[in-house]
Amino acid sequence: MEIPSKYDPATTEDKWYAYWMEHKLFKSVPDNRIPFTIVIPPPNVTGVLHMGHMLNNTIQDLLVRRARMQGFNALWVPGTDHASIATEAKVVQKLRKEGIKKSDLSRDEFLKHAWEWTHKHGGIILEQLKKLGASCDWDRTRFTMDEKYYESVIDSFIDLHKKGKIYRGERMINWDPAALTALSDEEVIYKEVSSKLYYVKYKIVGSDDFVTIATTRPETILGDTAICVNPKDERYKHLHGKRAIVPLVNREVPIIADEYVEIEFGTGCLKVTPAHDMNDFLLGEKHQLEVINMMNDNGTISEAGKLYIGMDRFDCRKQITEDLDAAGHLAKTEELPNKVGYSERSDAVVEPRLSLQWWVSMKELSKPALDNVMNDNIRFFPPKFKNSYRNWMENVKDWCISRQLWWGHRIPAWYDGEGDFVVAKTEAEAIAAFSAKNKNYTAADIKQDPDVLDTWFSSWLWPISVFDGFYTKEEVDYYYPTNDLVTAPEIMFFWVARMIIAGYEYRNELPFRNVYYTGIVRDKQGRKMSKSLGNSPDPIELMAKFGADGVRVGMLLSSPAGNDLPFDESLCEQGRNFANKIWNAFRLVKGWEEKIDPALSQSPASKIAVEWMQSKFNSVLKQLNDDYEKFRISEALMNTYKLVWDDFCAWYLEMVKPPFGSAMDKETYHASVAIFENLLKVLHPFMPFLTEEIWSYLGEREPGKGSICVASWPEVSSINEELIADFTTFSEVIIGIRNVRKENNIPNKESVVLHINNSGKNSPNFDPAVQHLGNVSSINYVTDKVSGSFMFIVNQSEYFIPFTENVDVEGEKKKINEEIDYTRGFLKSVESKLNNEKFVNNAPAAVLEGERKKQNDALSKIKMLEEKLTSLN
RNA sequence: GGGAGCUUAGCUCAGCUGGUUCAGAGCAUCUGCCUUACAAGCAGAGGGUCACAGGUUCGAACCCUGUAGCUCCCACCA
Repeated sequence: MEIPSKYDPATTEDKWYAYWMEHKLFKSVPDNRIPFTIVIPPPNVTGVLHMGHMLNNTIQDLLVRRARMQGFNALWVPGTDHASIATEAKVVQKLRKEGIKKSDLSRDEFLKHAWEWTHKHGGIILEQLKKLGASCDWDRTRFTMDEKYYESVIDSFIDLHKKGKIYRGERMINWDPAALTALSDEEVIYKEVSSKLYYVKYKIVGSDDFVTIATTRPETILGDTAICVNPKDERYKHLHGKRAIVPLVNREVPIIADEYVEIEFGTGCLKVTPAHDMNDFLLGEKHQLEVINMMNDNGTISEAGKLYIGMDRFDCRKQITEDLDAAGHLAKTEELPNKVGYSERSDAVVEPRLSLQWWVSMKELSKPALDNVMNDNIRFFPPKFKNSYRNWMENVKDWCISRQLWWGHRIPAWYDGEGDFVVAKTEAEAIAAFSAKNKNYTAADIKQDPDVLDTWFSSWLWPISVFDGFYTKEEVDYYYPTNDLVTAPEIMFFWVARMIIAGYEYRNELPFRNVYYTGIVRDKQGRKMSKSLGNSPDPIELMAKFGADGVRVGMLLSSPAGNDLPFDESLCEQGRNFANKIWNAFRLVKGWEEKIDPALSQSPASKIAVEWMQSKFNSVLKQLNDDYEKFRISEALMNTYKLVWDDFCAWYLEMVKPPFGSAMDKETYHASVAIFENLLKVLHPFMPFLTEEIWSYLGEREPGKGSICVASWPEVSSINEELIADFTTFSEVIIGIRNVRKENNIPNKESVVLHINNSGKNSPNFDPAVQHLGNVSSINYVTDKVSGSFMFIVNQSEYFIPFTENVDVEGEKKKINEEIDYTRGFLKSVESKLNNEKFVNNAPAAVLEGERKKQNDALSKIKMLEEKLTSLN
């Protein structure tokens, strides 16, 4: 079998993904194994893959692949989200380009367009995930508007309504005047803008005096129903109980006092517009103020405003300012840096508005969700996010779930013409429900609520409804609770918290055991990668350039949980280089197969190398398992990287590599293959394609079942710590020899003799390896100095390499003197500690012992060096 | 305004119970090498006032207090 000298990701990756699909290696059905489940955070159905998805899904794939190898019944459920408002906005935009206005379409016509759009763009992102190597069970792909899923959303609405946890109420909400829909608090983005603060004079009734208020929104004076001052404010005490006249509209309003008003801000005097400001609304309730809704849902002035009717709110602001000025009511204007809420989807300035909406009552529902995160039944990685979670959950507000949109799950409520309504699953049931109230209606008498539910009201059921958990028990009982959730901290409240709530409400159990929060992928300048900035590389192109494995490794190299990832292509380059390194190591090992001489027995150097490498592997494997347990993914990768590159390639392979043209013994060959296979296994979650390719070359594999995807994760076996320590000494000796060679221009090709004064620690077991790697012709153990030679010290043993020719003795002396000086300084600091009575009395025995050892070691080292110095003369 | 977190090498980060391998890793940089697996490589080297200032302790990157800077979350002050 011809092995290519270069690894070609493009063809390899497509080949193996097709193979995995063909053999259904990611398929999962309940069986008697322990399940390991991850549900994908469903991307927007019409979205395309961005770098955030890449990071997020690489981590999920890594976790699920490792679990699969560990013998769990591993399942990763893929799917997409209908993303109500986001998708509807895209469809509206697309129709507008075609000259079609949403308002000209019926609901059904619009939904037809929306479904067309969904079918056209839906699932592109899932195809892209396959390029990444995502090991999802694609047969289980779910969409939040699938029939059964849709039904579960409706049923949970009905259920919560029955339990009194969903209610309909008129409240202040964030209104998007462009999309004409209510928004949840989370869908409002506050931006810093420079606005103007207008000082407006109101005449006081029964006096010639004026009171001046400060406002950023002068147009809302049309809805003013009070003036408010702080009761403690001495300047305005005389105004309590008086009345003022709203300019232009000439309405008389009371002057009230409330602590809410800040004395320091503006004039310390506030105009109150209960219909158009959250706080004013609360003030209005408290003081029983009249509520004047002076704005239409599209942001124009309503009839109730009396003036400027039909004018847009921002035009009105301009006009009213001029008119106030003309009438002598505008005292002054100031610049004011201010925060203004914008709709996340339409970017329109959000209008606080009084509106009749559906709500979920959150306080009680949230309790188990809060407790079970705080007590670590559900673990957050990193745990710092528990703080913001608690903060939010303890102050949780009712959730506005109705949206004035068409794309989504339609609210199962029916209204008659008299302001009465029932909640029911179907029209027939609604009619029946009305009959129970002695209202004998036909379908013509009632109308279903036109609104749909907030998109998160469907995705909060995701871990349950992907298994049709509301209707069949078998699957959900097996796979639920899921194991790990990997998501962005931005949607902790939108989604994570609510899934936990739904989990306890409907399963009386947590939805997942661990939540891993990824960071944000940023560019080199620290900006978030986004389509609009155009600073995001195309993941598909990246994978074409560096290979999917290279990109996966690049993404994970520097992304501890919760940390932002400053992405740079050079990371992927490092990933690609790593893949190349592994490929070349493979070529070397595989090449030995035909060099095997059955008669050749294993050399002692190879024997010790194999033993050491096995121990080293196990010791790192133990560390890896611990890293995974703690979700220290980057650490796990780096430990794997060093194990493969440094321990295996740089040391092991060099130790067992036969000289050019020489034969290979079969023991070493087979041991090397076995070690390589174990390395491939721990590499596989990071680099699925490359490892499968090499795996297929390294042994006879049964089709399908022989895939590395289902190979078993190695068990930690015996670790010979002493051997590992001896190896460290060995490697330092080799480095010592290399240094002597380098500093004295002794070429590697020229063999040297090594004398060892073994007064300290040195393992003769490694001597053959020293000879092999250091090109040492012979090793002699001595009991004294060897004059006329270079010396270095490792672990208290002296190593001598006799001078060859033309050696710089003075230079050598100088180096030794420098080392003596350094060691004396070190000794001094150790002794100052040991001479400190308090230290000797207080420090634990082990520490004290350590310091004494340091002292002795330093003393003997100085002695050795001094002797060496005299021997040079 | 309320809350949380961060500051360690040029960059990205480890450093777990205050002491042992406490100043580390990878990348980048520099110096040699195209040495029969690999120049996408090999062999070496340099690089730090652990943000700053105090304190506790025999001993502090680590604990305490203060200062400065950065980040995030919540609230939304007209």
